[in-house]
Amino acid sequence: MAEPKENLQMEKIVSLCKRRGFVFQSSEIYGGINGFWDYGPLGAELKRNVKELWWNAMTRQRDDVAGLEATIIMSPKIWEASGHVATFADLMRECPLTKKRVRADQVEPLSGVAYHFSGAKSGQIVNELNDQLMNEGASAAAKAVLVETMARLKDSEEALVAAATMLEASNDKVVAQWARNVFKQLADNKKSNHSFSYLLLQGKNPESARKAAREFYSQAGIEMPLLLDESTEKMENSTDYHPDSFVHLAEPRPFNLMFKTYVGPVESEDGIAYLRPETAQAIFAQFKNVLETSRQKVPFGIAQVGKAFRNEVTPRNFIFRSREFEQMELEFFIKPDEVIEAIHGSVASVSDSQLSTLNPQPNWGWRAWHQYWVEERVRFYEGIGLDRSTLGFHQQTPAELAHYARACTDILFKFPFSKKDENGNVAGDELEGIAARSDFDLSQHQRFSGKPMGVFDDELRAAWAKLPKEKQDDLWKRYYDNRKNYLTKCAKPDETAEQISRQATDDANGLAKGQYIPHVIEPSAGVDRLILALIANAYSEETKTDEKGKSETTVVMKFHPRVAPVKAGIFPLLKNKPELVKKAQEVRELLRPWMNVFYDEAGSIGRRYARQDEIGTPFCVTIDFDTLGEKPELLDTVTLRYRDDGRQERLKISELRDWLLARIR
RNA sequence: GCGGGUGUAGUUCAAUGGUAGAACGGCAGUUUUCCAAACUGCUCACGAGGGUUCGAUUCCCUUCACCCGCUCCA
Repeated sequence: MAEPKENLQMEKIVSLCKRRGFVFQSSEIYGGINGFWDYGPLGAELKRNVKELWWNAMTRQRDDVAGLEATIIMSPKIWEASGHVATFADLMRECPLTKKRVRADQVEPLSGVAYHFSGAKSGQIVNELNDQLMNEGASAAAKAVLVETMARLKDSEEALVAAATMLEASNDKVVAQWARNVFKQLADNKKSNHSFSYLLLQGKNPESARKAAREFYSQAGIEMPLLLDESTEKMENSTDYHPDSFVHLAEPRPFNLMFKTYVGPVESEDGIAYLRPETAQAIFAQFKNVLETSRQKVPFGIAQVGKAFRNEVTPRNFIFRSREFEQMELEFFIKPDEVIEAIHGSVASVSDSQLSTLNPQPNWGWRAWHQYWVEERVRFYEGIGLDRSTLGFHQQTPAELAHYARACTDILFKFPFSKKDENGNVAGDELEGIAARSDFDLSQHQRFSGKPMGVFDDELRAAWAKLPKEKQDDLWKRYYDNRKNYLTKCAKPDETAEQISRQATDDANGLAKGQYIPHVIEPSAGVDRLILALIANAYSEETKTDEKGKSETTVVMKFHPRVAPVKAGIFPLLKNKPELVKKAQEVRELLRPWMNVFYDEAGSIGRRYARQDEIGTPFCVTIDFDTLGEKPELLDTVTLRYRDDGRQERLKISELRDWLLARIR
């Protein structure tokens, strides 16, 4: 079993993090607090490096992204607009199939016949086994036995067993082997014991109950589910079923994932505020201000790094999911595809092979931008030592996507705790999601704040005027449909269809005037998860055996030099020789303004190397007697030792700084 | 949130109804000319609270934290 080994790996990482000062439990002296972690001296350096590299890559190294640092507590209206208050705050019951939530106290009573199922097992194997016998060179007699049992018994699994029992003793080797296979594979067959219940309204086809149940079990990972123990029960005015999906609701739970506090000295309802559950919304709320002051034009982005808070039901896996965490988010605003088409005649599509060489083009639509950002982000991870092979990708399915999102690609890292699928492959867990969020966010803030969030685009206005009428009509209609679709889905209870149509018409009419609401691509990364990924990725053990046969295992943290908390260790070969110590301290002072270095004179030289290996210091510099001129040609040179292979070379002190800088930047 | 498991130095582990021991680490010193050398000394723990008991780290209860599974989350 690989399971314990993986736990062991995590245990080793957690204990190293504590032992060497990367991560501590928050409030440890008081017994800790669930879901909160502190960064120790080395963890703080590591995290700072990561955030700085991200900030640099996203803002300073680009012309088209501006930075922002917003407050953690914001107007509660922001969270109403974003939908977080509605979905995060009340006692809710969730439909296990559609994941739609309803307020527990507002479930509509329904009457009908409830169809209960106690669970399901996979029918995939049943089909495969059936096909196996029917397609292979089995005798007609054997096939006939199977056909007969299948016809006789309702449960196809039972039928297979019955057939296999009869054919087990067959002289035909293929058939006998098949029978043994049946027993073995059915014993391993995947099963779900979750019960499922569906309320069938009067006059509806019972098949819709079974269809819903099969869908539910498929989602739970049972392929081609065979339903178990169907039973029915008459229901009068039951409030346990979802009014749209008719599926039995899960128990009521508080979905108040936002931390609540009070602004002002009096704890009154008026003063309620929330700690932000994501950093993104501040970017949307400040979109106009940034646009005006940064002199940017769409397409452009706003980047932010900062803390976010979620009252997670179950924080797990060390710092992977905690209640206070840090995000690095970019909101990259782009023109809607209709606008691109109006200006450029068509929307460019980009193949994956082109991405690596292509710079962003003015005629890119949302798909190209989405691909571009996925690629950019992967390159960022590669640049800090996470090889492509350690990453995974997940394209969210339509069912997983938020209703406003058009696509979302998750970048995953294969953590030691990541689960294996049936084939033994590790998909990984999410480091970052890159979502194409349409114009949902800005639209919501426009509606809730009453302030226009659209932009004006000269190029669009000029291009629109030159378009033939039918092209204008075509684009107008598509833009109108998108707007109407959004407005309908997000309608407030008092909004009429007529109002919605009128608003969508206004929005689409804006195109001719050069106005539109930008769409957004959102690469959103978790800092703490990334730190854990870097630590897990860097962790390696080396076992050395000396001449006496005594073997010793040492830990080497193979951080990329860019993220390593300490860039260089600086040692005098011996501490009882004042000239060596003095020279070593000079070297420390030389490097200190440029990078984080660590001076160490305690213990043997080997011990000091080992200590640096364990915290992932990529280079060590040793001042020895040659530095002092014992061999005149080596005067003012030092030993430079590499962490990953112990290799050593001689370097002039005068070249040391630039040599190191070239490798840590 | 439910179920199971675990809490002893910084780490990994012992022992015990009569107040805790090792290894490694850390610190100081002697020594040491390149990969955790050796020697000496020192430092550091029964997660918290309550109960039973003459006495609890040990038994019981509560609580907190961590790990695993489900759930949740993305």
